[in-house]
Amino acid sequence: MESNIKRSFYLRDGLKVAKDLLGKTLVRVKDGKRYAFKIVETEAYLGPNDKGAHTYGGKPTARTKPIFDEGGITYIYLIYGMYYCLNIVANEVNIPHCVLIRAVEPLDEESLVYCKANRPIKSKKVQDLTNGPGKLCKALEIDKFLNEIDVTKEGALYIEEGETPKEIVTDKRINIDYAEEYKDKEWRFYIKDNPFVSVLKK
DNA sequence: ATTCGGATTCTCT
DNA sequence: GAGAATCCGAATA
Repeated sequence: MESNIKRSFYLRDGLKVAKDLLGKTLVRVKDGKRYAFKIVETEAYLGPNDKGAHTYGGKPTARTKPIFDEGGITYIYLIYGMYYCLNIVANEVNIPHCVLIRAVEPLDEESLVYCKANRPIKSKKVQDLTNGPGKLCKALEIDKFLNEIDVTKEGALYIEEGETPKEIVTDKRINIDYAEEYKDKEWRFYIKDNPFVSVLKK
């Protein structure tokens, strides 16, 4: 499709990319089927200065090297030994910015059913399927095999244009208490009044 | 309604 | 060998 977001979108400051990704469409292709999700919540991680980022200090490691690559690819990692988290790499080569996708919203019935199949839950609330980084990865079958995928091209995982959100809320990031002065940075963005946002402002 | 701890494995020191 | 960008169920009040 021509509606894929082009490379230049990602080659900018991580904060701008995080904010502008809201409302965009995350597409997951599995077994020839296409599932679509709206991105409703993101966080920016701006290495090398950000103490909350994996890239703090600015030296690539075996795990973090995708972040040092050119923007527009995925960075997927395992957290707490149990859950994967999906990030989109931003900015130019050797500028380690990335954007954590914290929550998405299924855009049609088929996508919703797909989530339920991958992630059975007791809750009746549909938003419990994808309102958190670990949850959405499970619901979309995202694991380390989708690491370093180019999201500007059609494939198993990519991003297309979507609707521009009416109102965006800026907030502090979640669960990075160790990041000292950086933990209070308002580098988290979400779409106001969207029920799929993981944690609301206190 | 809110707090608490266990699960589980990869990565870096 | 510690600890992590999380989630969920159980216990408490």
